[in-house]
Amino acid sequence: MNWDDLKIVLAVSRCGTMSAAAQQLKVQHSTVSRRIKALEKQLGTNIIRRMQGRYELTKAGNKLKDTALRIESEIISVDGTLSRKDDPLFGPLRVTTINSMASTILMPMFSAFSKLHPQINFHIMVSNSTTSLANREADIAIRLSNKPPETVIGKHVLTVSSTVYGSSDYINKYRGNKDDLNWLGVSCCGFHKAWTKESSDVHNHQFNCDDALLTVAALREGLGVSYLPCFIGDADPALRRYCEPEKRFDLGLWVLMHPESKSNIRVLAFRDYIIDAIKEQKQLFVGIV
Amino acid sequence: MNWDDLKIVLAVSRCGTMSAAAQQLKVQHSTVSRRIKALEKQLGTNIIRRMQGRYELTKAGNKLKDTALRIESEIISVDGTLSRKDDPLFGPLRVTTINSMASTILMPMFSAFSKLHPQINFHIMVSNSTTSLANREADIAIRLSNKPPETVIGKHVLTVSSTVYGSSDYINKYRGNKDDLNWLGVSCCGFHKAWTKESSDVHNHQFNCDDALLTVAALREGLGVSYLPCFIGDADPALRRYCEPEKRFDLGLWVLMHPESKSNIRVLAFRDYIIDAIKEQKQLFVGIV
DNA sequence: CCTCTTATGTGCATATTTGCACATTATGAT
DNA sequence: ATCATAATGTGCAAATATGCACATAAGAGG
Repeated sequence: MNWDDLKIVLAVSRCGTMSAAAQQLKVQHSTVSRRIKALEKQLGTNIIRRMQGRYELTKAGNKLKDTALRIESEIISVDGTLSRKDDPLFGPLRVTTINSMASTILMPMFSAFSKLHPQINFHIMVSNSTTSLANREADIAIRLSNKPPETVIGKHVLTVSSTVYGSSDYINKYRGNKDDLNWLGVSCCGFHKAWTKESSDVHNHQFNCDDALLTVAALREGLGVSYLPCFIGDADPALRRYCEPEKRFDLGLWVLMHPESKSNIRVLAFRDYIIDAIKEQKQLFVGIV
Repeated sequence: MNWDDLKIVLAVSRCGTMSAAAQQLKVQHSTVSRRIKALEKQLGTNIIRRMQGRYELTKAGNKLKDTALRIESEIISVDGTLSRKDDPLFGPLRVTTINSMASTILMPMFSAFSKLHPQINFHIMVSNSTTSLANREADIAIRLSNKPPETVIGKHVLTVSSTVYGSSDYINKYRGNKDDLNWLGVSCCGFHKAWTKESSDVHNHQFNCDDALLTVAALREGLGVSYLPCFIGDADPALRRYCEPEKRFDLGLWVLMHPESKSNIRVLAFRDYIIDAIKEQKQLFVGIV
């Protein structure tokens, strides 16, 4: 048996569909489908079965999943104990953050760091969840939050303002009609989600986005309003503020790392670098207040 | 990390060379070399280092090996608990036995069974150890023994005679000079090893073989004498008996299987088949007594 | 029941891995 | 030191795995 096939079983188990599992594993859904089929044939037993549009594991599949969980735990554990090459700035470095920061303000900083250290294999992963750190899928997480997890080492770098944005036309049209505003549904950030819930009467949004860049695009289309950090909203000439920022809508920009990484020279080097770089470009983040 | 890479690490650890590891894994040595190199690059640390012509593991490599051992154990365990498809004669069947039987008398029987059941993936593994069963690397073991392990289900099929053999020339030269006989060292079978120890004054043999076919080849070269089962010794026209078989040199031919396999239709089917086939060809095994 | 969205299956092209053959290096025996 | 053998490294071809695009199937909502 190819031991790596158990990763596939585990992913399908966790995600419930092959498409979602494929996404998590960063492969095509067809690859997942074929790998599962091949494994079933090799083992001579079924692993998954379809129940109401989702896959659940058979008895054999569950046994394999349990085995895969223990193996995954072993891999995570040993991976954490390996000390890399004597050259501290050699090997992989995985950073996770939200797309709206990664693909805009942060990318020039990432690029500069990568050019400084060509022997570091730099990985940027779009995620809004700190489970990436806990699962050791990432070395550093850059997050907007007011309540960073206590299980990681966090550095509060600066404070970011947020307020409500819409397209210029939309804001002009609805400026006086607060009750008629159409709120976009968001799930990109717990705080934005909660503030949206406070501000909006409806709980079932007609238009939903799970990523800030999607939200920006939707706002530009005049589909409604939504909370955005000012450094994102102000940067887009097609968007306007619906109201001015309030202190209670501030968010902290945190650089997080797993405690076990504190002896990892490469991770520390990047952490120090990115904190300094963000501070130097502070004006890009805090917006006009 | 590709979890299957740990198989490579484990194999290199066990075998000491990439060539030997490749043999065990049934791949090319170049594949092993590349996989190790790629893994070292991916992890950013060395896994193996060369010491006097053999590979030993680095600290990181040992950690990976230990992890791989635990994973292997998990895989073996779960594999043993999976119940295969309803089609009982479908899937893999792994048989282990000594080379001298497998490549001669037993092969026609194996071949006939395989042709009867083309959908069974038949695997013959040369081994003289019942740990193959315990580790679930094999479903059936065919052994020469007078003390089969109690942890497996064994069927004594017939009794095989053994005695001392040498080349015709060697036997002629040393017939009267028992004290001058040169005994080959053997480790292929515990009984042969023990009997050799009894019969020979020396404990450090100048020429040693760990496989009966090697022993046969060495005897043909006139290198000395050794215990062999009669069905092997008598089958080679270049060899002669040094003395006649004695009952205390009889060995039982056992067909063994793991208790957990007794509900495995495929294993049972083969077990019944091979027992009958051996009985039908009894004369090939017992030799002239 | 219909429509739209999401998920899966499959043929073919592409990418990656492995096998093979050969060159190079290392080791052991003389 | 030399020679033979075994092990490793590498270029290229072959085999295999995966991606991609599209067709089909399934599920959810109206």
